[in-house]
Amino acid sequence: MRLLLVEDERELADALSAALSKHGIVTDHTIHLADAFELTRQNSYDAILLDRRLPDGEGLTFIPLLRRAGADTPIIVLTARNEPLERVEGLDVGADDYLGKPFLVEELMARLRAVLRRPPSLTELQITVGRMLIDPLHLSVTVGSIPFDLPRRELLVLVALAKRKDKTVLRTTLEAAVYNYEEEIQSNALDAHISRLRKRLLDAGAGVAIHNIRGVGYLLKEE
Amino acid sequence: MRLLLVEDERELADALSAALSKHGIVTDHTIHLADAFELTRQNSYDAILLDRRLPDGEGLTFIPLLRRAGADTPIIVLTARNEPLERVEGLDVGADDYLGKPFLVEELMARLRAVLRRPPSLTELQITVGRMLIDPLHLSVTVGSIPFDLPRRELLVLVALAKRKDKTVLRTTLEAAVYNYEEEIQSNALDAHISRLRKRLLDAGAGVAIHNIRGVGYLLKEE
DNA sequence: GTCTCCGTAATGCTGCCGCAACCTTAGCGG
DNA sequence: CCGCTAAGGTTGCGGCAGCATTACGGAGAC
Repeated sequence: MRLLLVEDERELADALSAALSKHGIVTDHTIHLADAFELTRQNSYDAILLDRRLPDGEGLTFIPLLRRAGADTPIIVLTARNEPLERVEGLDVGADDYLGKPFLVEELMARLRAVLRRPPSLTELQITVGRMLIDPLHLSVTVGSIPFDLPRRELLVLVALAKRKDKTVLRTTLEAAVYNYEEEIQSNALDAHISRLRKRLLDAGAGVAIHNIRGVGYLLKEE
Repeated sequence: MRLLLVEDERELADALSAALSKHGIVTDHTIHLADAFELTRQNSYDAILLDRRLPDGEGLTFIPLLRRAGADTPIIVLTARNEPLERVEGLDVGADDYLGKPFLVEELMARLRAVLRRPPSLTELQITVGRMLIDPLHLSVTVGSIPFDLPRRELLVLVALAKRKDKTVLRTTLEAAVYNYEEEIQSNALDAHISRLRKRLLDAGAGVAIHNIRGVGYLLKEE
């Protein structure tokens, strides 16, 4: 196993490298972001450990750079900047985990193992259908780069359909996506949402259509 | 997006459910581990939020149970037991993340998104015959990557045949696949469906043919 | 208060599907 | 090779299940 460690505190870096090597992990170490990017191009790492405050900038900027280059290498951010909102920031630019300093090497190892258990591939963060752009994780929708707000239930229907665009989505699947097991439905509430959603999509010129497959379910398609 | 929340503090659970629902997340809630396991068998969750101290035992014991049952649903442990070594324990039995109480909902959301970016490698069961791609679970069919929707009964016939492609399917088997025990048939309705299905397959250029085995049943083959 | 969301129910419509009548084909005996 | 029989194939038709739409009222947010 081979890691890239991007960290400017020499002492910590050395100690960490030594500790990891006892677990059979080979570590490449660099201080600068620029070097880090170069190293990822030349080598293939199983994971990357990333500090935030670095001599040549904010470590987090490295993540979108790497992702855009097509790399899905797991990234764990290691930093003293450990406020909850800072953690949110780090995770939302694409980090897989976020660990505040100081930490136990044992915890880092455990988080590494957890991250490496997951398959390497990344889901599409955005789905495009017609003139719509859908982010299923943030549940945001834009039509032609204009934000497109819709009621919660309609939004859930749309996202569920978009995740399987051009494929049928069973009626039961849609119901499961929109209601929990306590919320009983005794009417055609789902149909009503579909109807209202259709109208909104039409008005917004979203360039998509929701088709019904009688007795089976629905299907989202470009027009 | 649908979550299972296993948590015994009613107040926290309600507050969390409400907060998550504002983020468009549908939550099923239970207090007991036994119920939790049952719910995972009946529903398909995008992720599970798990407390440790529960009335019927240590929450962590749920994880190996679930994993052994073949589910790779992401699990985030939410607990007041937040010592580093307790975190290691949680992660190493198979949790994907570990968040100490109290926490910001925003952080939970960010960690959820991080975990969901790496989708469980679901072995999507698909059957290919001729130019057709058939997904028997979602009941969806495509011909040359173009969605091919057909009436429910014909769809059921096709899927039943595809599941045993190149092998004969008994007439009675087909009837069982298409009709439930309440729906009696007193005519050649099945033959009619086969006929209409054949026409549609031909028109769509599906590259398959339904053969009849006289007195026995039918058989789906590539042309 | 005002506004939006959402479940309910009434209404109208669409097209699936069971039926049955009729046609085609396979299998077999002479 | 012919013709009979039974199984399978095709097609039009009518009934009705399932879907679409919309108005209404309650509930909750601000």
